[in-house]
Amino acid sequence: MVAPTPPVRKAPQQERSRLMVEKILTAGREVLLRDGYDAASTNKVAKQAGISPGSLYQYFADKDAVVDAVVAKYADELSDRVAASLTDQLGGPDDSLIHATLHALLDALEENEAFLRVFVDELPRTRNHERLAGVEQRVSDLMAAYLAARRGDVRDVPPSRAAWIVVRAIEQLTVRYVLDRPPMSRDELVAEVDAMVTAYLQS
Amino acid sequence: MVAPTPPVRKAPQQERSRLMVEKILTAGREVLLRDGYDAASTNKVAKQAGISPGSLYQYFADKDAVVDAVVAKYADELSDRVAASLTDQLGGPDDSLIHATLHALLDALEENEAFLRVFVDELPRTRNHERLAGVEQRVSDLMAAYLAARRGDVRDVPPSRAAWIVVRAIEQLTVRYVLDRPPMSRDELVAEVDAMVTAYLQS
Amino acid sequence: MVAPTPPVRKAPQQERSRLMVEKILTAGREVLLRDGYDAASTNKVAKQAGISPGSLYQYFADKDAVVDAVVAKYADELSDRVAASLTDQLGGPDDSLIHATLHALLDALEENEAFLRVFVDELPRTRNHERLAGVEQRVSDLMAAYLAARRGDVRDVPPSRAAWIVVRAIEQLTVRYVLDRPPMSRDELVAEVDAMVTAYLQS
Amino acid sequence: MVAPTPPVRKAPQQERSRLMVEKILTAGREVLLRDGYDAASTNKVAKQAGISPGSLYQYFADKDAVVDAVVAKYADELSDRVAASLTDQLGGPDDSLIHATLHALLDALEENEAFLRVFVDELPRTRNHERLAGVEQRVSDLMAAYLAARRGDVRDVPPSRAAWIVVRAIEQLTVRYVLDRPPMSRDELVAEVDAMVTAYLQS
DNA sequence: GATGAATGAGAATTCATTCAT
DNA sequence: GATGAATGAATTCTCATTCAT
Repeated sequence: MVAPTPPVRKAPQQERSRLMVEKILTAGREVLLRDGYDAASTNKVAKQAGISPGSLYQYFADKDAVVDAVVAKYADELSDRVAASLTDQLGGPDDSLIHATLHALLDALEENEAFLRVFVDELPRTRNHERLAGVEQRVSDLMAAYLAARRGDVRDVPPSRAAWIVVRAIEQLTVRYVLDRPPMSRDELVAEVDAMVTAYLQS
Repeated sequence: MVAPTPPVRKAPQQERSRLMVEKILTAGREVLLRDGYDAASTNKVAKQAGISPGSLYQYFADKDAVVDAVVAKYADELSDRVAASLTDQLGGPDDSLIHATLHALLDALEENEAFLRVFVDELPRTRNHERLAGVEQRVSDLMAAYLAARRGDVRDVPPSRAAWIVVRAIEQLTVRYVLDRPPMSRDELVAEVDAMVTAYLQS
Repeated sequence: MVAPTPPVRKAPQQERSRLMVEKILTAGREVLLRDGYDAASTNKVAKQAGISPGSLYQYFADKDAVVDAVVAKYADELSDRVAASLTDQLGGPDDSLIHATLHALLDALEENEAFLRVFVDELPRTRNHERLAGVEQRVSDLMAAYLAARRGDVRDVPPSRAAWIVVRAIEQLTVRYVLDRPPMSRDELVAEVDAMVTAYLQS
Repeated sequence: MVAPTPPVRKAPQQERSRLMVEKILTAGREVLLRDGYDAASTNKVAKQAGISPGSLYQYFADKDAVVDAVVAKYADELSDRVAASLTDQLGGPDDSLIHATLHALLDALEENEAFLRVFVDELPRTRNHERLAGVEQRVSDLMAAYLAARRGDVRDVPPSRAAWIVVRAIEQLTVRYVLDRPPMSRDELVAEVDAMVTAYLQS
């Protein structure tokens, strides 16, 4: 991995661009958190970012593009963390994979609870459908691979089907746990979800 | 529950009111279906209802109140159907309750697929949070009652906790099945969900 | 001609509408005169009209519709006056028709010199192409009819062709006279244009 | 007219300047033709010219200056051609001067029909008033000189006055012919205009 | 009660122009 | 000189809500 000779003039420009995009995404996130989706506006985001409304449009085609990028950034972080945890567990003992993944997922969700609320409860799902589908697909694929590898030990249905079921169930239960705080502890939730998924896969 | 003596002159007025509210709700539903949430407006709803925008505000405090009421109506219908199915099954054989309820739920969801899409994928969840929570609570309560009655045969956790888990998982899986149409048949979906829930409850 | 029973409630509403449209057109004219076409804006027009920007859009679809209507009003007035003068002269002595019409036209143009300047020199011709074409067509038709009636006495070409030539030449010469004020008196202009048109028609 | 000794180092700079101005004018013309006046912008012109928006402002004070220069270039070309044709005819037989000039003018206009349309129908006349006036003045002067030379044979009014009339009539009729394509052939148009002008001058 | 014209704050977006590099 | 990112005032248009009739 040799660092290539950096282009003389392009590097700082790219750096500036990255900085502006970063500023806008951060500001977008802040505005979404502060004002909610309905009350968010491109001018507010620009003001929060300390730039002019016109500048924002040099980096994003329109309002949706800004929201999409903010959401994408969050979705990617989440996706990365869950995928990493899952991958780490793939070689380990079978009975801890679900357990460990649930904790990793809950960690990630709880760290960003405020934004999760905006993301899940305020944004029309259509706005982030693709991003969410991307996360789900990525995790489903990993899960399906895991199930395929254990074929014979687990429920005899196509791995993709079992993965679809398991991923969506886990997603919903963890997300709603974080956002709705039903009367059970985190460990109790994990115990139940783990029990459900494990029982299902072994049935 | 006996209806109290109705005021002599108020009855026809209440009747008119009911009619207006009905007109507005129907129009609201139509506009949401036709134009989607973003393009819906109070003026469009009023026009569709054949009344003036001003009149709408005699029956609903603001735009949100209209959307809420439209959603509430749909949620109540859904809630009624699922609750009825569940109640019907409570006295029957244990192993068909989940199965029958899943079919009843899928019937109800598929009948209103277009509106379900608006409701779940277009409306910000905040808009219908309470209504949805109401449906979930009602079904959770029934489920918890059922589990309490079978205490001893089923997973040894507080019934309300198992119900919370089961109801949310089923809700998510059936809704996403109808809206996302993953590559499995309805019977295959029911088989998996039934297997998961049953295995969980018996674990 | 019996006046029909006036609709009880519709009349005053129509009256209000007419009033609003009138207010907007007047304000539009004033803003065009004061600020010119480029600096004119819908909000300025609304402010000048003493109404809100939103109200303007109840009567006109967009900015162009307002400008078009202002222009149309002016074009219609002009068209009416010239057509009336021309019609009046059709039965009279041949040698005064051009003369009288030129004076009528110059009267009309000079009375509205300021707006004529906006109309001809500021508005992109595309903006008022249709309106202008309408005026020209109307006058051309009358002129062609006149020439057809005199067939035998006048230049032996299709009347529509001679009319096309004459109308456009007169239009240009009178308009530029009013706007550019070349060093000749009005009577001198009329003498020249009259001479040109008359000589042409008799050639 | 001898070029003064050029400053030793300034020459190549002037050359570069000339090149940049040329690039900008060409780009401006292309953008006006491609996008029309309303959709044209300084940034588009700069991009089309392959320079930066900032550079444009080293050669032109503002947007209007660019448009003016583009228009001026076209007007000068046109002016040159018509003046040349007119000059060529001054020594020839009187009765072919108008005829030949009309053809020369129509040639020039038809060759640039697309830009003529932008120039005449899209650009607010104010934008090109001076340039157009320049063309008209130049041609009028030539025409007046010609008429002065023929004094005695032609209509007895100040030559400048007759020239003003004739030049504006011809301009309008040829331009509208090219842009509006009325139902007559080019030769028919020339015949009529020639007849009108000749008859007028001899009246 | 019903009406619907009027409201007006505010949204997204553009583009001529500047100025630090 | 050249650059082009940044500017920000200004523009068109929307729509939830009000209130005089």
